[in-house]
Amino acid sequence: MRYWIMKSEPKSYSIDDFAKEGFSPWEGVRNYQARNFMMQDMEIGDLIIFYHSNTPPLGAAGLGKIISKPYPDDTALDPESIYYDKRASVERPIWYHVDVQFLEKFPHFVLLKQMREIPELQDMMLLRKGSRLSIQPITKTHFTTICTQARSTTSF
DNA sequence: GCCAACGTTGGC
DNA sequence: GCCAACGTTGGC
Repeated sequence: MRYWIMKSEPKSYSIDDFAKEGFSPWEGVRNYQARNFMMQDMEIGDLIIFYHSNTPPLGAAGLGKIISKPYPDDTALDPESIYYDKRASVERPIWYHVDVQFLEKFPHFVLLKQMREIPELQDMMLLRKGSRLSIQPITKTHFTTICTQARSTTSF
């Protein structure tokens, strides 16, 4: 079983939206590396850190779980969708995604700023300059360290 | 709002 | 297949 960080901009889809819906098809990934993680490396049962990007407070907001195999992202076929890709077709969908189940919202977010100060997290892709990938693999140590920090009373 | 880093596009 | 131009991401 593997662990992942999945980024979402809270202005378009926040941890509260995720909590309310209970699960989400992870639509709109239009980067091949991120897509390939979903298509080739993710397995049902993998756990994810739901990360709020772009809009403060930046940081780990909660947890989710992969609950489907990859399947075509139909938003690529919809001309009305912001994720529309005219190259995609039913026969050749190009873009795939997985479903992710909501597990929990952290009582305290683990802020990006805090992550930069935790030794166990220094080799995370997320902390590297210019790291833009919206889906990133992390180690079990990264995952448990973030969870521990999220539940610690010294957060904030 | 700025801009560095990176991915994609398209002319050659 | 190279690479300059362009667009996007996302922290600051």
